[in-house]
Amino acid sequence: MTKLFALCDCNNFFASCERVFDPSLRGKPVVVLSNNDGCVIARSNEAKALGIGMAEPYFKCRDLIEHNGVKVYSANFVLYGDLSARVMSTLAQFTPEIEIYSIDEAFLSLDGLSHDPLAYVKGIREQVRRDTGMPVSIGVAPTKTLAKAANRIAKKYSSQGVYCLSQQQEISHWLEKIEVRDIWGIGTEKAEFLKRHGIVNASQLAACTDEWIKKHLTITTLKTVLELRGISCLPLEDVLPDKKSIGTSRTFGWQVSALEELEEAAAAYIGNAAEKLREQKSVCGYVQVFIETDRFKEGRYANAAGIDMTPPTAYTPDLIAAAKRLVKKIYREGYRYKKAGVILTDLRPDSHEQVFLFDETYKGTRKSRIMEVMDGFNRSTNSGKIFVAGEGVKQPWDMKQAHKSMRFTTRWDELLEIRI
DNA sequence: TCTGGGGTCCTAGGACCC
DNA sequence: TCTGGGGTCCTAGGACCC
Repeated sequence: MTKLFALCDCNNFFASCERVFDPSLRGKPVVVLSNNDGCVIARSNEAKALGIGMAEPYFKCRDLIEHNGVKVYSANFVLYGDLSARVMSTLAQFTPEIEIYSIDEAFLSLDGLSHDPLAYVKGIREQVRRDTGMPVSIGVAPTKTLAKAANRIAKKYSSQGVYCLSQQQEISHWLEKIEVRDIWGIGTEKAEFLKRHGIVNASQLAACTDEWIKKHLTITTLKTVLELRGISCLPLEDVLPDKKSIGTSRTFGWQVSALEELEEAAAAYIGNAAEKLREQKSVCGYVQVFIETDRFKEGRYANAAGIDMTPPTAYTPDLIAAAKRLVKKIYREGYRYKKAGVILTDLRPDSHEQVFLFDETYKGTRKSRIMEVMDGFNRSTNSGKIFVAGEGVKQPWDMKQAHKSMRFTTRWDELLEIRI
């Protein structure tokens, strides 16, 4: 049986999220900024048409934005995460074989579909729109890589927002039009390399021999090539694997020089990362911390350090203590730091821990029960009100977010108000 | 003045062992 | 003076994705 994948992708996702809660934004240019109001990370079609680039620094396009009355939003990831979950649960009503690929994309398996796939995905698209207000595009093809391509075609050329790429002749026709750089899995470096060898479109890449690809590129690229030829190599991954690392990092709203403030930031990031760690029922065996000064300025200082956690743990205070020691180790006086982060790695399930001879383990201990109470309270009240004191209360280093919308769907005190 | 964050996978090279 | 070679594991760094 031939395989069939659908890729459903939300159009301009973060910008569309803002629009769901403010219909007056329809037809108007909208952009969403990254944390710290640094770069543009989402643009409505109208904003794209004005020439505002993806990932363009805000300060560079500010004049253009103000001159054209573009609505600007600071990133509101709580809101976007909640809307994403609603979109995904609507999609899941159509098939259990769904892979949530990113916050705004999901692959669906259409294997064994008896009727016209195009009509089917049109129905999905309408249902998502009805249930969530989110506009999506859907591409259908026999491999994930081709479904990605079909999705691009749907976005660019189809008034219906759906496209099915399944006939060989049609596939060949489109592959010639798709630039190598636009293929899923081919980045700038590989595209440049291929260009030097005269390969500029997907059709030419698909025609390369396996040997040549293996010799000059990677096994991953070979899979991409096979997928372009219609041979499915990337299966639908419908069970979400546990994360192998969990990190939290931020650019500061202001430059930070004091050791104490860096320690406090690291503690707060640990608090955030450790909560995710416990959510996937894991413990962490290695903690890393990094700090760096402004990467766009001269005299840059950046350093990182890590330490084993024995026994592996998910207890925030112990992880914070480790992180603070690491910050002290790499901190150098006289620099103005712009960014810091923590990464938890060597993750394993909290259930099969090895028994350490002299140390207490994590699960079932007083420490794990304290964390359960804290997480339970924070989850049920959705407040994050209980946290470890070392994370700081004022957080003077916290990021700038001058244009943030409300958390309409997750906070009672920020419900959407309608005045009649 | 102002330039994001969170992941995965692959590779190269060094350490180490036999 | 002569001074192996192969395998594995680990880490750092890069490429790529959204």
